[in-house]
Amino acid sequence: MSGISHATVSRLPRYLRLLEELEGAHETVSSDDLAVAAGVNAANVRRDLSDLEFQGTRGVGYSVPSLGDRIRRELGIESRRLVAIIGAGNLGTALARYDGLAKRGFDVTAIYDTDPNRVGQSIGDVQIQRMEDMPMDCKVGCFDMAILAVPANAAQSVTDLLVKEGVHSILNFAPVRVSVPEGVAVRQVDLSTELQILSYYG
Amino acid sequence: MSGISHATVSRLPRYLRLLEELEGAHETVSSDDLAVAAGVNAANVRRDLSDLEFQGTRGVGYSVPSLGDRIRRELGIESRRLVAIIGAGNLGTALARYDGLAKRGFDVTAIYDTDPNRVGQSIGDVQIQRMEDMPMDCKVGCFDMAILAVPANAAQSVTDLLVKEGVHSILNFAPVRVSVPEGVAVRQVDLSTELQILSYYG
DNA sequence: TAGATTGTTAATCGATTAACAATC
DNA sequence: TAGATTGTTAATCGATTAACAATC
Repeated sequence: MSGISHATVSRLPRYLRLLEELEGAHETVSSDDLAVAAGVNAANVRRDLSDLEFQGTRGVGYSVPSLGDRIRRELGIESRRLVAIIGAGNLGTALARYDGLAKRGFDVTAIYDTDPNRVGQSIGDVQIQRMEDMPMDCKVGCFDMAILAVPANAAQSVTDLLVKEGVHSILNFAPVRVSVPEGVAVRQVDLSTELQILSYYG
Repeated sequence: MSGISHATVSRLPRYLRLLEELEGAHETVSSDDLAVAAGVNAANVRRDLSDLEFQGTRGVGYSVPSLGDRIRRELGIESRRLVAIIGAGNLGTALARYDGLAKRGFDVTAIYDTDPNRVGQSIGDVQIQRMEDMPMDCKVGCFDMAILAVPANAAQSVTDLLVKEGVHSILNFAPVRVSVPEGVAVRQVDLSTELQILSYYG
């Protein structure tokens, strides 16, 4: 449908990373530079950008700021995105403290936990809230993406709740596949799976 | 060379997850069940297992324990794997506390940090050690895989050190691509990249 | 013009899948 | 035997890449 393949989408952040490094310092960048940075073939880069209908200049390269804008627009991150973290355990706390998120345009605007002892405490400048407050916050536009850092057994029910409130981008750190309706995107990051795959190649 | 594709390797952990749930309860499993659990096509499952030269029984299915063994063997996780965590900041600590690792055969045997205040403290039953102790620990076989939870600017130098000491499986949580010699496997998990991709689909 | 680099074609490669004979 | 399910073929689909004309 949208005509841009998943393989291409997954490379866009890697291009963007180089572009953001270059911004201010270089006017243009070549497909070759992008290829090296992203660890792919230069023809692949040109094909990707051509899929975005983004044009470069022969003999010169691609405009760094324009390409950055184009990719950010494609990814839907022209403006800052508001993210909630669900679960303020070890992992949720670690993720909330990670400043690399803000640097790349993602603001953690809310953190929720079910533990009454944890509620009210602050991580950085965000206060941990009761899970019950989540639906209302979401409705008021406090966030529209969520990072799941809850135990496996809570993952599906929390997901259902998030989806119900209109969140349609979920990054799931719980070690279970959650199911979501059409139109909602989930990506799962699973430590053991990563290590198992690594084990094969290492 | 080894004849089993990356696409196949990346599905093996998903099959294994179902198999481990089923172990004890069911003797056999069908390609269809595996397919549903892994979110792939049943023909794809059969092709994968056939690539492993693992045979099922027509009309019956695949032996749950044998297939589990076969996949564990292929992934190199028949016996427990020993893992070091480098960096005892928020993320390193969260990962060290995560009990899902031990459950899936990965033992965190060492944690290192450069912060003298952190050294000597314990996470679970593992004491944080000085970075300088890492090479010797590695040589003695204390671990042979590593999880990098250090700042971006330290990632490459720590990687070089790990590689030098013989580690050839590295899971990198630092938001930079590290380069390694042939034969060393690295996988990178990057939060912003995940969110950017999610943003596209969500 | 000469050198650089894009944009695109066509070839190649690899992975997925429908379909069905084999066989438990 | 009848029903279930594998193993494999052949078709399809999709992604990568070498190569080069176009053009700055």
